[in-house]
Amino acid sequence: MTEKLIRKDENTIEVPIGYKAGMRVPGLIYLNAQLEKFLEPQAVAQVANVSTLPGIVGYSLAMPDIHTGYGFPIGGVAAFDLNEGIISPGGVGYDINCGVRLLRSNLTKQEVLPHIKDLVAAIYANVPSGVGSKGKIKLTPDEQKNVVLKGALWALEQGMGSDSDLEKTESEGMMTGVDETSISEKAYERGRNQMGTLGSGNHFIEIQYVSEIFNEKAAQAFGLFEGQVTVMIHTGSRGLGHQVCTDFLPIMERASKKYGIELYDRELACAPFHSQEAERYFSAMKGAANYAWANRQSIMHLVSESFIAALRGSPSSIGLSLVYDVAHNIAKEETHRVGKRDVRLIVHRKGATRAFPAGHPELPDIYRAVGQPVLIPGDMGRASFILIGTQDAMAETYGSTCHGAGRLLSRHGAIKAAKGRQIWKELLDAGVTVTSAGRGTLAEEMPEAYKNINNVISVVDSARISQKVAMLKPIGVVKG
DNA sequence: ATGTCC
Repeated sequence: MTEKLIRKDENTIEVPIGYKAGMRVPGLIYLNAQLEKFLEPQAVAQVANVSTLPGIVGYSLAMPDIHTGYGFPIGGVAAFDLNEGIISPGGVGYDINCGVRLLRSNLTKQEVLPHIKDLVAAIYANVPSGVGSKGKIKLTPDEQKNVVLKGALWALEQGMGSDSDLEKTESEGMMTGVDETSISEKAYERGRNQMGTLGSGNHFIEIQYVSEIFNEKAAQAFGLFEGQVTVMIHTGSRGLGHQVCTDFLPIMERASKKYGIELYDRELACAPFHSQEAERYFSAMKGAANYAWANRQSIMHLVSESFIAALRGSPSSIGLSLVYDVAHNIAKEETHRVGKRDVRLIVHRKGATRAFPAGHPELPDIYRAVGQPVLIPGDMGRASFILIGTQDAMAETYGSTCHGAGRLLSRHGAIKAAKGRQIWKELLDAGVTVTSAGRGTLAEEMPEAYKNINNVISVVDSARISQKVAMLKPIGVVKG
């Protein structure tokens, strides 16, 4: 089947119309020859399946960290016309507004290294981790409503953060238009004790340092310098978002039938964007997205307290502040140029990061001259990257780029490969102090379970759908 | 990703 793929240039492969039945537009996968070796036929089939959905515009896109997901591939980007098109929970994923937040500091790697053990322990103690972890923050029903309506602003109102954090958060940490009744009691129940918690799987808090700068002007705008300590927080909407997705899948399946949408895979369940079902899902999705922004804002506060305790420093000497916060599992209404017209689209990014260019009206004043910070985590052993969005991304990918390295081994395969080894010790020997809540998590998440992030970044940088600003290397990790 | 199967 994959022999029907057409290599367009060194960074892109086309999935032609006719690759599978029902395709309305071609697929386009950002991938070089090296990463093509790992391309799963099932993920390609999912790119093709997405292109069968009504109202899809341009291409069914996928980023170089593509792998098989639920219905839509992870690494997938698909934009639909608001009038002709659909919204699909499978195009967002279970972890609604899973995303990444990056903090800068005034500290150097040399200043932090002597305290790294204490620091990792303090963060682990302050931010509950693991499946079903419960936080110190308990939300009353009234507060829950404020969380899903206000997002990061809710956390600020609790004294967790400063006003300037909002402009450094995608969508200012709050999507508007949430009807709080669109979220089920069960979803609220699952979210009640999970504010300020990390979760499990690939979620983490990582202490890093800036190991290399590729773009001085952008690095300066982001407050970054070589040798500086940074903190990356990767988590999402926890049980609340998961339950929202679970709740709406059967509703969307019924809606697909009701509105006569032919599904080439039942996991593509969706509804016309202006239908009652779609409006209800979009509202709940936005509420879950707001929960995730409140969560990352709360965790940032807990991390700040951990630095103060472990380093016995003052807030101003430590100087932890927000660089930016991106969502990589979300659907958003955006304006894009299609042909010669500006049109409103519903852009699904599932394991893909928004990458808006310099000058874009949605960027905050402080970053408008350089472009949106794009935050791409790698794995625990290698590196993570900061990039900026570009005009080419606007023209080709609805302002989107990759979201991570992408798995190489299955979870099971990773556990098998780690048998008899001490992954924590291997990482410590490589200069990374790591603590994990789950026994298996460390094995599932070990560096060799992931593709080399450098290959993925090299594709998006050379295809110019985002441009490298800095590389970050880990020195301490808290895993779920 | 996820009270990793109500």
